[in-house]
Amino acid sequence: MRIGQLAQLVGVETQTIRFYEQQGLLPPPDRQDNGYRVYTEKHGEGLAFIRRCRILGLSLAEIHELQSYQDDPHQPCTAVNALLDDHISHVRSQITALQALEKQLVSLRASCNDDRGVEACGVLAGISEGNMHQQ
Amino acid sequence: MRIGQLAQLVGVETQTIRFYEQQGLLPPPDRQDNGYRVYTEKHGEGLAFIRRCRILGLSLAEIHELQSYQDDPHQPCTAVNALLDDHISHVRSQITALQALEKQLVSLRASCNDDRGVEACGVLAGISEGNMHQQ
DNA sequence: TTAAAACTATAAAGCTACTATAAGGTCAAT
DNA sequence: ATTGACCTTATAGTAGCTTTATAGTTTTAA
Repeated sequence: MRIGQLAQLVGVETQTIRFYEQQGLLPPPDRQDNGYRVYTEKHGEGLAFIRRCRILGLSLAEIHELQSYQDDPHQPCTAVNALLDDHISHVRSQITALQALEKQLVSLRASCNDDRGVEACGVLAGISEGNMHQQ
Repeated sequence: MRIGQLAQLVGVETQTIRFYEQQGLLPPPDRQDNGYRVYTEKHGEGLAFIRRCRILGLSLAEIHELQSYQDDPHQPCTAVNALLDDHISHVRSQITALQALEKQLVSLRASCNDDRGVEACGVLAGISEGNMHQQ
């Protein structure tokens, strides 16, 4: 199959596929005489793996790491689990930070209604004076 | 004061200050005969405002918008509040998305203990087979 | 006094994960 | 013959800095 079909199959853009190849995440496929890339089902699986990892928020570097584990199936999967644990704790700290941020924003927003001029705006004043009780 | 002192005062790197100037977020300061930038207290306040906005997660474009409101204090502050409301809802949807992601990651992680080879790893299998019940 | 350390300047590249644009070659159908 | 859809490479743009390179200036220590 050619790049456009693969792209449609997995739901990515063709440029993204070329990008992954260039980044070493997808093996370079064979070429037709005219230079067109020819993909196999294996490539489709590889690409789908990458996309699922991306949906899970893994970085390309982390995906690369996972691929290296896949290529060497004899080692224990401790490293895979550790990578995921790291990622989970990363996501959790993001959530915590965003929740704190939301609280701050809401309290800032509560300091002004819409019926003022900018010079009396509680929001701008709040930011300017720096009375942002940081966590 | 020179750029290094300003940087230390506000807690940013000197390059960041030059970057903000280049982006039009910080007015170009006067220069000494040797070309060194000379900052006033006003610059310090402006820079502190920018940093507080950044801590609140506002983009440079949004900060630019806020600055334009500051420069024109006669208009009502509806726009300021709208900007903040938008940002709050953005943060909230980020939180929701991350919480869904966390659930997914935790359930994936639960599909494997550490005592397997990579070829039997529940995590890798889970990603590969795509049994990720998406939201 | 001089040499090193610390500071300043500009310009350009690097980072992440793509997306978009440009300029062109290939192929099937009209 | 030419239109349209597809493919190729190379390059630039996105956000918000950070890093690197190269060079000039000031301050401090020997």
